[in-house]
Amino acid sequence: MQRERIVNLRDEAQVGREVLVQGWVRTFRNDQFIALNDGSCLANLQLVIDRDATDDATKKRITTGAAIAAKGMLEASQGRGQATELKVSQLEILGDADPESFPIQMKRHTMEFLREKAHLRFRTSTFGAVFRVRHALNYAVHKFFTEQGFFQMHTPIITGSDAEGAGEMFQVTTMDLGNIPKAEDGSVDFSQDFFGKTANLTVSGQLEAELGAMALGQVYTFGPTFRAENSNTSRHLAEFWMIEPEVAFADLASNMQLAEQCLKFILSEVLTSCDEDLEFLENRELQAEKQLPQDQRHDAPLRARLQAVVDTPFQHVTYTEAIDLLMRSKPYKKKKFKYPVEWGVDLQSEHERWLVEKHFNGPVIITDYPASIKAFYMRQNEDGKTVAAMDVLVPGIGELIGGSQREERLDRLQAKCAEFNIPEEHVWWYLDTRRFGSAVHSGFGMGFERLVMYVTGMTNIRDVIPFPRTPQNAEF
RNA sequence: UCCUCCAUAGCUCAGUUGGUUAGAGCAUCUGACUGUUAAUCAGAGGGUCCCUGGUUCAAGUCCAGGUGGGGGAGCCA
Repeated sequence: MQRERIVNLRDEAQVGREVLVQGWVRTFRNDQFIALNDGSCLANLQLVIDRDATDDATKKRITTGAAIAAKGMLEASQGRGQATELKVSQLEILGDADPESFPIQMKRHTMEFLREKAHLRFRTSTFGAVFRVRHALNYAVHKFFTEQGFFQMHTPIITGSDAEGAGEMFQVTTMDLGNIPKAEDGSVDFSQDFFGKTANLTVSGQLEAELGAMALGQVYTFGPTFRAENSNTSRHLAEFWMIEPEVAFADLASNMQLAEQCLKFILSEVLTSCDEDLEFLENRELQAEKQLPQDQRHDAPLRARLQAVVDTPFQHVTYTEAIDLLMRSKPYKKKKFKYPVEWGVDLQSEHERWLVEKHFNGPVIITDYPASIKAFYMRQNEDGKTVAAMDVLVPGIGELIGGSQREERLDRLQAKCAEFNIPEEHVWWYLDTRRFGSAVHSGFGMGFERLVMYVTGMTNIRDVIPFPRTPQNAEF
């Protein structure tokens, strides 16, 4: 008999069928009612066993966390709280879970505690919901780009390029660290290393994606990226997943349009496919926010906020206008900002938060940043001071998307390389795209975990990836 | 890396100006009950008070250092 998934057994139309289910016990009440979860959905299936016909030894083994198989007739539930229940005729304990030592109890746990039990936290409703939503988001990303005519490109994870400029890199080596080969001048002899040169884990697939876009027209990457920054915040990971579309013949305006369409598509997909999980996460957030002062709570529930993003056009503002708005803001006049506001300095978290949460109160795209605070590959604007860059900011997260129109003019790009101290021989292959059939092109990067945070309402990035990698922590 | 807060039972937390034998709820175990929905009721067991050192007649409590964690900031996605 084939195992059936609980998600398909909750409809009253299924009543009257003989089915087999397998899953993990959430609770066992009254010596009679087993709440069984098999991960297929948030809800449990209620199993009703015959109290008198089941021996005590078996009943003792029906503990929270135990894996069981149950066969029986699906019936309309007599109790409230579920439409169907399984009248069990055959019960098998597949794997015991010692109640004295199984750490996941049917009680509230803190996220911090569950983080230390990351291998078992999937068994909780919250993490089940988060990881089902994470999958749905992953699927929606591929669906969006596929429908838009993009090709996914697998950019290298180990890279020999050291000019990506997006942050500190993890070095990859097979050298014996206790006996590192040295050259005559005492420096490390990387010619004896696996690749015959230094190699690192990628911090971005963008430069390679540009090469693909300059032939396939529109490509996207969706893979792991690695940053060795010593960042200890609730929004940073050393290993995270990033989505990076790159489009030939597209300027900054169409790049912004793509970002907005992409985000709206993804959100509307999960709003329909993950409603039950999102409802649960919405209530979880409401519960958590009860302990916060009024001004730190969201002014609308989770799903309403996401729906509003889908329904409302994104706001646009240039960096220069944003600086102007900030200088005329209340917190600026009352000297509440810790960091200075003036043209040329990067916007700080407090500034972004005021703009996105107080002034615009919704997603906002900031464009045309000063060249000095942005990467070398961004296209110089006609004013000579700014570049064609854009950041999409969302409430609660800050920067969700960062992108730009790329510098397609060889001479300008070469000048930028000199300015940023990037030797041309390190990026010769990148410069070649500007030598042979160069064209206007644009792209952006979206941090996948930040997207998952935004959609699930989770406030710590460590709780939206199964096994977070952060400084001093690579458990599991 | 910086600022700040925290560390007491399996979990979440109380523990007064330093003073006998360190408490509660939940969980667990035992029993009762039996159509429950975080079931209910009665009882029981459960502690290296994070570590090291110091002050004191006396330290869970005060001091110093360390370790681990939360929140915020920087860097960024």
